This record gives sequence, C-alpha cells and structure tokens, in this order.
Amino acid sequence: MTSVTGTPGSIEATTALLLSELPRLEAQQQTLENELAAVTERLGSVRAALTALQALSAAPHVPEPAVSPEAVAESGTEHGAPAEEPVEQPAEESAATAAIEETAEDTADTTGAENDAEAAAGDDAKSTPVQHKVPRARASRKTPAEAPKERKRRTAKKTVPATADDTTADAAADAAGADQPAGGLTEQILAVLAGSADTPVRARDVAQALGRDESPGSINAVRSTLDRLVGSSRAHRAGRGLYQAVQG
DNA sequence: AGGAACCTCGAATAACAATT
DNA sequence: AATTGTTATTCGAGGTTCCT
Repeated sequence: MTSVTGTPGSIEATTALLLSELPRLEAQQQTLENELAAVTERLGSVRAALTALQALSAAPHVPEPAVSPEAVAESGTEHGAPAEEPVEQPAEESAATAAIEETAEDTADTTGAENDAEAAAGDDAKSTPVQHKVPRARASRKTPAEAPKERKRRTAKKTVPATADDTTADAAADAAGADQPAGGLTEQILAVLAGSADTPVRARDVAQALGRDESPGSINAVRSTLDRLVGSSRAHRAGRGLYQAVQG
C-alpha cells in the first residue's frame, strides 16, 4: 500500500527511523493528554471561582469561557472531566478566594499545558487570525434550486477524518516525528501520508501529526506542500481537503 | 413549519518572499 | 533553483436567523 515514491533503501531507513521514534512519541502523547486533563480540571476550578464570586457580588453576568464550548465538550468527553457541568460549589467567600488563589497558582504552573490546550481548542473553534474576509458578493451563492438537496453535515465531514485523526494522525505522528525535521517538510508529509495510507488525512491532521503549530498559516503551508505533492503525483486528493498517499 | 437569505468557516488556489 | 512559508482571494458547504 504505502508505495511512496522512493528507493527501497530509503524506505527501509525511514521505517527504521520511525520505529525508533515510536516509544518516545507515545510517551509524549501521554504527557500531552495528561496536561490537557489538568487544564480541563483547572477550567472547572476557574468557573467555580467565578460563579462563587458572582454569587457574592451579585454581578449581572459571568463572562463566558474563552475556551470554545466545542473544545470544552471535547476535552470533557475525552477525558471524562465534567468541564461543562454546572458548577455547584458553595458560594462561600473563603471557598471562592481559595479557588481563585489555587487557580492563579495552577495557571502559572500549567502555562505550557494551557498553551497546548489553547492551541488545540482555540484552533478547533477557529480563532480566526487576521484574515478579514471582505464581505464578498453573494453572486456565487447558489440558489436553493442549484444547491444540493442533501447537505452533508459539516460535523460529519469533520468527524470522519477526525475519527481517523485519532488513529491515522497518531500513526502519522509516529511516522513523521513530532519535533524535528527528518528531511524536508515534503518528506515528512509523505511519511505522514504513508503512515495512514489507508485513510485520507487533512492538512490539519498532517500539521498536527508533524507537531506543527495549528495556526492557519502553518496548516496552509502543509496544504500548499500537499498540493505540490498532488501536483507532482506523489500524493493524490481523496476528496475535498483530504489527501492520501499514492496507491500502488 | 418550511424556505430563503445571510453568516461563518474550512478548503483551494495563486502569487510572492524567504531560505537553503 | 528548489523548497518552504506567508498572504490574499475565492469557492463550497453547513449553520443560523428571519420571514411568510
């Protein structure tokens, strides 16, 4: 299956390299998951503190979490942390201040993890960067007659690769090496594709698998490279936004 | 309730700049 | 010169809101 163009020797060497990195990457994955769980827990603590304070001061509203509901839900479901649970802590002042202090401390402690979680959550919730889209003319908008009747759910569209994400992206991460370039970006991406040859992957997944920043710019760079690979027949497009290693 | 219009976001594409 | 990164623009599709 994974017939990425290359000499057999280079494939073997790459395979050996990737296998040697496997244990370290798995450990790194575990570490990151633990950090995310810690952040999720902290989030609950922060909310508890805010709620308690609100109860004390009868403030009109509590600012919504900066973390997107999606991300919270995700982290909650994935790690069993009730991040979305309504806070039912006693609204005692001491409790509130204690929670706040604890929160402040842990926030300082988990800055790194927070950043990671933020990167993951914020990106998923699309923390649209600078790209201001000029309200483009609606000329291109399809009339309902033209629009396809069966609207595939965007979520479904995302879940398919996302599900694959857990497996293929992990495998891809294994395949690519998460921290340093083992060859050019093109080769790394090819390795990712080869690592999940059975399942098409998204540019985002590839970027994630490579341990790259999940900023739009970074993903765009991956996408650009993927497009070049497609253009050079070293990869093929399996669908909109989906890339796959060339078969056979 | 159903449909149309609008909004938002991800993806595709192209062009250019920077780096090796 | 090839590779990689960045930016801008456009397109496609799903979600939300509004109107009848």
